[in-house]
Amino acid sequence: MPLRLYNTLSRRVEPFRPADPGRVTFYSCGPTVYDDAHVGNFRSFLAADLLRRFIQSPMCELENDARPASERAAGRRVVHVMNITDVGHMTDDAEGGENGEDRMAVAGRRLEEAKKAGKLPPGASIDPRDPYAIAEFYAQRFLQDARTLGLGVAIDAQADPTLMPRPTKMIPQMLEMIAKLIDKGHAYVAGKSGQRAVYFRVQSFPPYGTLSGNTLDQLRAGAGGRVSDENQSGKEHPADFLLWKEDRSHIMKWPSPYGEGYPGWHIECSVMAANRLAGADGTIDLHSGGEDNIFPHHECEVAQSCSASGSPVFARVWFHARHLFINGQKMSKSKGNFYTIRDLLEKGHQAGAIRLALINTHYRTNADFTEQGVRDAQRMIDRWRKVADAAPADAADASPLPDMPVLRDVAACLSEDLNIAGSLGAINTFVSGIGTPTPADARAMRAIDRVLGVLSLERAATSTTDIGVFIDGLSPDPGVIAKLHERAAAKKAKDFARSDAIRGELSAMGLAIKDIAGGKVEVSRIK
RNA sequence: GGCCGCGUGCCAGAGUGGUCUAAUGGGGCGGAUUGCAAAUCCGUUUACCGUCGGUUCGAAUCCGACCGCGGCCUCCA
Repeated sequence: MPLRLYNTLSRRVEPFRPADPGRVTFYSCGPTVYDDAHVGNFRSFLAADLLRRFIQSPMCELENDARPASERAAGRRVVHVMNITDVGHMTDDAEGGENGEDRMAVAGRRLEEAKKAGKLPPGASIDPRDPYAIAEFYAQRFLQDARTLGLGVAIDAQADPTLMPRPTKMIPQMLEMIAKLIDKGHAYVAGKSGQRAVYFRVQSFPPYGTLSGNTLDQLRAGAGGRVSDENQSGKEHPADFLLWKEDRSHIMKWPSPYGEGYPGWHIECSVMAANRLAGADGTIDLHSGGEDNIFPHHECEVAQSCSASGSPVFARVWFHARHLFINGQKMSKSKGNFYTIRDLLEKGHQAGAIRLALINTHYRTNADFTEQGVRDAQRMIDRWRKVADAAPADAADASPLPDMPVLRDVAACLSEDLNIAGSLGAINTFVSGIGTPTPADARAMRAIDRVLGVLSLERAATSTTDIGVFIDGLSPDPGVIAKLHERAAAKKAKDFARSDAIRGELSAMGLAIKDIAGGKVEVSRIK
């Protein structure tokens, strides 16, 4: 059953037909690194990661894949690129990125306050006034979180950094594309020297609006009251958008033929996709992002990329994940109702469970994220792990997949626009039907996990003493160990009142205990 | 106003014309085990699928209307 995907561009679920079925090109809009990424950001990155892993898997069939079976059995190459936006851009992008304050400047102030309050994370010694340092600081934290959650592109980028490009390193290529757009009449310079701006001429690109379902008329109407006259005055059409802004006072600026300044928000992605991925015809197979990117960001990318390349197509398939809710509420920074990955790890949740909780709702529905959801996910993982661990991971994992119903079922579900819940049902039915797992069961489980990517993630550190097994990254505290010994003695003397009291004391400290084999006690965080 | 999506048990969430008195996970309940817990294992509980109408031999699944909820429409993944 070949893979079908919902394509925002056609608004339909349709067979996925890459230009080269043996090598799929995939661009994902990544984070802007002015703060730590939260679970909502990661939901969309992980949705893209699930898709990428499935396409890579030998379980995934493509309608136009004519490669010989032997080649298909080895899986498929996906060249996946995700940008890390290290240009700040404006807090007030409502007017096309010309007003407000640069996000990096805001982040710098926040860091400076944290520094004064002595709250800067350990090991961080950055200059809050240096926007490049701020961006790099958060970029590194993002990469760390991304790898913790098994984001394939972040793992691959360790060997090939070009897979995660930074706009600040691609300014010349952006200027090149801007010059090309001006040459072809798709862009123009407005304003007088000192405050020049280069705008994309939307009327030069008739399909503008196709992706988002907007029309220029509606946009013109929608612009009413929201766009100041000052910024509009230089534009030929209210929907024209910024490619370059001359601004010598900006905290990140580069020389250009249009004056010293900074690039527009949308040009970065067009350039990075063209540069690292696009074929000679200027097309890529897949492009992903959050639903909020559809308009204006991706609409503008299409306009720029197609106008520059001359191709009617930029990305064949547009893949957009919907937003995540937190405990039933829309996430917002002002409410503060969001978690970072670090928050969750700190609370004792494991990376695999966080990942599963974030991918286990279909990417096109507004999922609700709760800690209970993470706990649910953990229980599934624990059960799966028993199957996967039944045989050692070995070379046999690379041999062709066994023909097992569970693999067919999982593949069939994922092939239908990534029906993850259906796959989980198939996996759980499979797992609960197993008495003693065989090596073939284990291999199947691991093959599935190469797509889901949860079992392979590192578990929080475990440290063991003569009496305690400390999980969830807890370190063996002498006071706790003493209590465990005391409890063991009390139990031996059948002084259960005392042993229960000690459990109560530990519980008050936020620790849960559990008697396990060998007279040891497992100590975990109460979640 | 424009565009898009959703409404299934206590919760999450599959199922897209017949095998659906509807998968799976969680919760609850009962049991095994345990000094007690926790964990684990076994069993079990609960939905005529928003409302009304239509198409059909047959609909949760298709069509229409209505009610309710949500998303995007130049900050945000």
